[in-house]
Amino acid sequence: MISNAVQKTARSRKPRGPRPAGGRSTRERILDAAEKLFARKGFHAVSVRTITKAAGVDVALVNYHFGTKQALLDNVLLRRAKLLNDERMERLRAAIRLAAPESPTLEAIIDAFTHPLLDRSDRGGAGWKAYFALIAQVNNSSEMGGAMMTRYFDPVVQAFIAALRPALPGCDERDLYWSYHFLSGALTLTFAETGRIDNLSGGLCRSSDLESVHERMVPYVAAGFRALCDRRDRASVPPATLRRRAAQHK
Amino acid sequence: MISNAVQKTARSRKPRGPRPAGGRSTRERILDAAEKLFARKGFHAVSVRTITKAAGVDVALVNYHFGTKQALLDNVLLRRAKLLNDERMERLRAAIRLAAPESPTLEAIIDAFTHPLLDRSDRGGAGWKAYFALIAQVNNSSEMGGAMMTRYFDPVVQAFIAALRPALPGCDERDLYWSYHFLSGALTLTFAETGRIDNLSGGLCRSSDLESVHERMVPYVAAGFRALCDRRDRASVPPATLRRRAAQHK
DNA sequence: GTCTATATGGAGATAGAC
DNA sequence: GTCTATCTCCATATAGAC
Repeated sequence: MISNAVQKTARSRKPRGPRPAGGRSTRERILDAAEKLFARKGFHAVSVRTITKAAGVDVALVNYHFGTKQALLDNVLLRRAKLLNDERMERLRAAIRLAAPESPTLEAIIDAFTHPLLDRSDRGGAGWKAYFALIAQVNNSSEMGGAMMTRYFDPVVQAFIAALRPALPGCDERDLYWSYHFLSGALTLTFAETGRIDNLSGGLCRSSDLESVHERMVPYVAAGFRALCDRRDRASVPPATLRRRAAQHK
Repeated sequence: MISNAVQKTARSRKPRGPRPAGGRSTRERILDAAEKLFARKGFHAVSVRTITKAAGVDVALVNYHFGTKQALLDNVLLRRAKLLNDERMERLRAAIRLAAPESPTLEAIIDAFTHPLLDRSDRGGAGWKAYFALIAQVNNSSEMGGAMMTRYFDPVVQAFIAALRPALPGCDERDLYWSYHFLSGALTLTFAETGRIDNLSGGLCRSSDLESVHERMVPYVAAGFRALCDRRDRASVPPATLRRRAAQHK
């Protein structure tokens, strides 16, 4: 009995002190594990115990490094948002520089906005893949989608929309925002990589084939923007809607 | 002490037996409460205790009527999917009848697909609103998006895509599926009504303004489909991609 | 069909030793 | 900065009385 207990203690004893400098820090290990598990199962479906076990660290360290589980999520989202926003702003500026003094094409602007995301999800490794799958869930969450996406991505999106205005002269502001909204939905559903399109197409298309997505998303979205901004006749709008709108605007 | 206990028991005693025929059944009360709470907070964030309390019924009745919490979710999703699928198939058939012997226009097909959803979310009451917000989360869930959307909506989506083929003659099958994917993302993000576009636009657009969405979604999506299916030159595709694709297809 | 009562396990968070 | 140990509360699910 005693020797068993001693063995067990000896086996379960782990080295104290900070981890070797070669590996990731505890903080990063927790962030990595949380990112992966939140993305796979959803924030509420994962416990901090599961996260710390996957990270190979003690449960209490989430409290020490982040305070609460919610703060851990915030830090997961923030970590890569910074890198992403910097790269996208740089790409947008480059596109503007390249086209100056004209406006860049619609396609060039959309590419600057979407390519950094699809490219990192595709080739940035498992961490980036998980991050974007998590973004898909957050964006579509009634509970926190509005606040969190605004918090982490607003400056970039505002810059993107500002760049679109000269590319779509005369476009109604509301058409611009709604067009962006459709882009956002199409993009984030792509990140989720649910396998839905694989089922639907009998294997002809694959959720994970992000190169196919990017190649198609730019012309699809650009055509959508143009269709909304260029429409002059409202032939496809039902008469009832026209009457209602006329009444609202008096 | 004794009189207190008796009072408490007397106050907490509820009428036995089935509820009056005028109101909703217990089963429906649970489904309604679950639908609303799942939509607002997410499946894993809501306990069956919270659901049954909101429904005004006993905790154990979830087990009696549905078995498990997961089965409760399945029943929530299934309940309205049936109604929805029937209406959408009927609308699609009507559009085809109306245009015969020609194919309906792209716009007419997309309208048959999206209008029943946006209209019910807009004017169907709180239950429908919650249902669609839940669909937005499920569709974007890495965990269950692929399986569940396939399970509840595949026949309608397959019929929709079949109707699109003659409206887009010569369109590559993959372009068709990816175009549908973009539509799905744009549509379900709309259902989430996160308030994101309200923030972004400074109040100019409102997430809840589904009439504005529908009016714009049809031309936006139609233009996207056409842009993908019509593209002959691949000028916007980087040379590296063309080389890779050529190599894959040998 | 509905209720009481409970089995069984896990959750988030933290105090305090090291 | 990390670990042990524990507090407090809540989760899903079900057995059995009515």
